[in-house]
Amino acid sequence: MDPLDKLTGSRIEKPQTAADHVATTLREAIVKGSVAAGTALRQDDLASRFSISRMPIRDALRILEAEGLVSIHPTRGAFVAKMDTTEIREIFTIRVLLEVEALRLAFPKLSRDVLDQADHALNRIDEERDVSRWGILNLAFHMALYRECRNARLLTLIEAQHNAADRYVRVLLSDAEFHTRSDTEHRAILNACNQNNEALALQLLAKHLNDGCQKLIKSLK
Amino acid sequence: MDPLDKLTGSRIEKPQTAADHVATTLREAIVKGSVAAGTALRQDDLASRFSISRMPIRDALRILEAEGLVSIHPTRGAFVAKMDTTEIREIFTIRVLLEVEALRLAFPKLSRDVLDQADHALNRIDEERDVSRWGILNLAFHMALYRECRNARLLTLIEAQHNAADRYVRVLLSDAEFHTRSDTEHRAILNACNQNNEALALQLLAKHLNDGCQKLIKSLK
DNA sequence: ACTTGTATCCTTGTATACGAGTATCCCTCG
DNA sequence: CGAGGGATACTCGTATACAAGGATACAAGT
Repeated sequence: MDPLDKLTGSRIEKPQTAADHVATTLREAIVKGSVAAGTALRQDDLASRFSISRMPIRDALRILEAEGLVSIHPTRGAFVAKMDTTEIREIFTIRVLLEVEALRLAFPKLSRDVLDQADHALNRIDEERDVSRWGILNLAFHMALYRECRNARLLTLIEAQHNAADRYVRVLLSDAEFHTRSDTEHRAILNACNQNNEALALQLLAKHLNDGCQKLIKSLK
Repeated sequence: MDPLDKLTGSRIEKPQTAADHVATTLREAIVKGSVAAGTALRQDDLASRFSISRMPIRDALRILEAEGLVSIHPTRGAFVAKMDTTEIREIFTIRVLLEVEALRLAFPKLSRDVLDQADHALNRIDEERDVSRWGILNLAFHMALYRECRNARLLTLIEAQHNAADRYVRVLLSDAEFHTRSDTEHRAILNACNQNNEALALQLLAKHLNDGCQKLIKSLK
């Protein structure tokens, strides 16, 4: 086998298109909470703000719609997806399902390397003062544990659901108690992995997600 | 609260846009197998075939990309997603997960009405001579059992994964033995539901999906 | 003969322009 | 004074047009 295959295989370079740029920027803004749920996203308004035409904007909105962050009504426009407890419950039901399975599949393959990556992500959360970056680091921690499940499709779904949930979670981050408890739970999960205790790790992960869901719902009413 | 909200809420009428039309047509063609996996989907080629411009085509391709039926490489174009055993395994792992959970959630709420709908779908499969319609009817049977899970997001994911799998399943339909066995398994699941035997129904469903996956993989090599 | 450079073509990404549908506001009528 | 109807403005969906990037074929040099 050609030794260069590793390079081409691992790094599938996708030329960053304008639509992608808009999508990531908008995604961050929505997840971050800087645009309220229900806000109308006018195409030519966005176009002028980004100093581009409406076409890439349309593409970006379609991308975000697929991720569940915005909903598009033909002839009426795009809106930041609503924030209701029903959807939160739906998302977290799915997340528990997907993520527990991902960890279960990945567990036998967990190496020192990925566990270190997960640990590194947790440490960076502690050091990070910019609240808006916690979401990404949180995702990095979880994904590090799941990556070895060797199911690209599953990982894609998990990431999408995580993003959909993250903008809700955001409102809790100012709550210091929530943050420290989340950190404690993260480290407990990682410990279970280090001790090769699969059943415990899965149970802790499910509890971690369910608790977050309950906390979130409580904070919204 | 306005009593009319119920109407507007339940029936969200989406004016069928050209992009949607193209998406459904293309989806059927891909699932049906009339366009081979890996085929390049040229935008202006499709545009001339549908006698419209490239813009709705682009939108349609994005929709299908989100469903996992095509993959888009910037500056290179869109291609019908590849058909390999790896992806089949990935899809069915996810399907088992999602569908078993959906049935579990729906089980306590299963009514005579929905069970009749499921039964009706099975009878229509037997009567249907047009092989290309079996996929839709098969989906109808499964979705009837899951609908009452009351998780719209979960149902959307299930439908997407089903579509992604269906075009592989298609190659097996000519196999009469596969078809009769699938029918037997379907009726067994429905029976378990009718007898209110949840554990059995879930087990049969998981087996039904896993067996289909194995059969599929075997037929491809 | 194989590699490398180049020119052409092809395809996509983006911009601008136009038509259609919807919502809003105001005017008129009861 | 309130309700209904019509005109206007706004927004989206679609078409056409242009620009940029990559792929391919061919030619030249080693």
